[in-house]
Amino acid sequence: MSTPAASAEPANLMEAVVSLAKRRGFVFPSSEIYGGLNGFFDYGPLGVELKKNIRDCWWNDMVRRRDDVVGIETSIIMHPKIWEASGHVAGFSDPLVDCKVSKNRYRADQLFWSPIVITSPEGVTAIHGYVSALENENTAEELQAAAELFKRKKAIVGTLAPVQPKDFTEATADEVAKIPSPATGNPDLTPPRAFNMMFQTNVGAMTDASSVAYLRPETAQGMFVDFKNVVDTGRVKLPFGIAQTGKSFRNEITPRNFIFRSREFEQMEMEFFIHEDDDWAKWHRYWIDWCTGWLKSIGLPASHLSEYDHLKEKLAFYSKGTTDIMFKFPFGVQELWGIAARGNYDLGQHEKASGVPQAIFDETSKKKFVPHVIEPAVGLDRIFLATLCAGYAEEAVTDEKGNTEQRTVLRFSPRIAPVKVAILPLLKNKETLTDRAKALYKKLQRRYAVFYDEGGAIGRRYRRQDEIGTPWCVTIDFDTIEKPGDTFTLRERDSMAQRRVTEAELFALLEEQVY
RNA sequence: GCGGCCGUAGUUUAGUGGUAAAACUCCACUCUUCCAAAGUGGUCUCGAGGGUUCGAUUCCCUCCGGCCGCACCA
Repeated sequence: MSTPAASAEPANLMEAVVSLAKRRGFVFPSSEIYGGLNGFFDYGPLGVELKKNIRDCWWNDMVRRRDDVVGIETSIIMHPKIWEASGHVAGFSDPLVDCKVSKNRYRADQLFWSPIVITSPEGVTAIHGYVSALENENTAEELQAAAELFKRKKAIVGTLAPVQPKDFTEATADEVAKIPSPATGNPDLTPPRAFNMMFQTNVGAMTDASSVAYLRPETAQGMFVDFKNVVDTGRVKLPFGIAQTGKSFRNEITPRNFIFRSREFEQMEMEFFIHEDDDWAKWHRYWIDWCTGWLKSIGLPASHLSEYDHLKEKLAFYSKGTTDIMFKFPFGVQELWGIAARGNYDLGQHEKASGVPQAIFDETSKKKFVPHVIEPAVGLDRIFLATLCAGYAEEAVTDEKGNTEQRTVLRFSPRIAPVKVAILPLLKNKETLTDRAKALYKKLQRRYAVFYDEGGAIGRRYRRQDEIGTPWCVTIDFDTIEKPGDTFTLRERDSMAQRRVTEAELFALLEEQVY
């Protein structure tokens, strides 16, 4: 009997995972026959099952199996004022300027410049050049000093006018071509370019400024703007959460690392509202632990998980604390799940911007207040990638004759595996075997994602299932039909061990492991 | 967005200024009583566009895509 021996991560795990994802139909590049589109991906037959399973697990555990969280689904395009109130419009309208030589990047509104205006002894006033400086308390003085230095170096005679500091957004194309980069002293700067990460579109037939709308860059705002609706209709009491899963869109400058950072992705977010006097730190910790436990429940190993507390100084002013659950990807330890304590900033902003009060009345404290919120937000595509990276293994397998071969296996948790059981008749050309196998297949199919395969040798079929992460194979053999008891061979993926089970035992196993 | 490297079948790779190949995969048939067996047959390929040339997968340019580094990441 064959047994798996030492397993090793391949030299380039990421390459192996991307290759397997393509080969077995988990993830394809989007629009591939047209050359692809950077930052977009399609999910293939197995990928869509895996993704749905992860999403369903999250929904079941987060919403259905809890008494204090309800689910919603909000629209992808929402009122443009939502994104002004949330800070997403302002936060991303900053035009940026690149220095083509030093590769430094500046915010155009923080890069100041002035023409060097000198009046000659003959009374002729002219612009002799330009100076630039980054914004600080002494920007004007720095510009003045630079202008004087310029005049002295070039030995220009005349009277230097006081500098007129302007920021780079006010520079004309002609001036952009002449203003020196603070890094090089030469005119190496690009024109200011706006980097707004939100995708824009227009609502209605008219494409004027009044019709501009955005594809949501996060699903969270849906929970905030529907807060009152849920409170008024949902029979909810603090503390409680509102959850949703759905697509979000960010026009990332550099999508990278396969599906880790893409331009269209799916989020699973929950806003947990608490009393303003409640202990936010306690709830924050509670949700960090809950999320960590959930990740383990779908098969991510504790050894790959860690926590990262954002530095207080770097947090937004309203934030009380943010902790990221990190995952050890092949390309580094990266953020998987962010758990943010956001105070009552979001509801407060929408109250101000919409004019609709968001405060609720609390019966116990007889107080009216805007609730505070803890936000666990995670990217479904990132978890998808994490399960692929963590589950991928190449093992050396030694058979009875002592030959060693490699097998590739995806060690998915039964909860998320795209195929739960493969039904395999031992031989294709024995109708008694295939008939029994097909009957079992039809029966299992009503409740579980199962796969029927009769092509090729049994060993090949086992390995094929290993590679797509199927936890169990059931083989209908001659003992099944010739001996009493109607038992099958149950072959387990990770250990490759086999034992005989009845149909009832098989269903019991699935009932316990697949939830 | 900048710089460097790269783009040949589903995957991993070879190769060429004269119409492209191997292995594995995949499909079909035969055979097969438990771990990628064997035999036979079969499908599929030079990222896109332009230029040079009698002729371009090969040389040049542009675009698209990928990897790495920088920057960015509310």
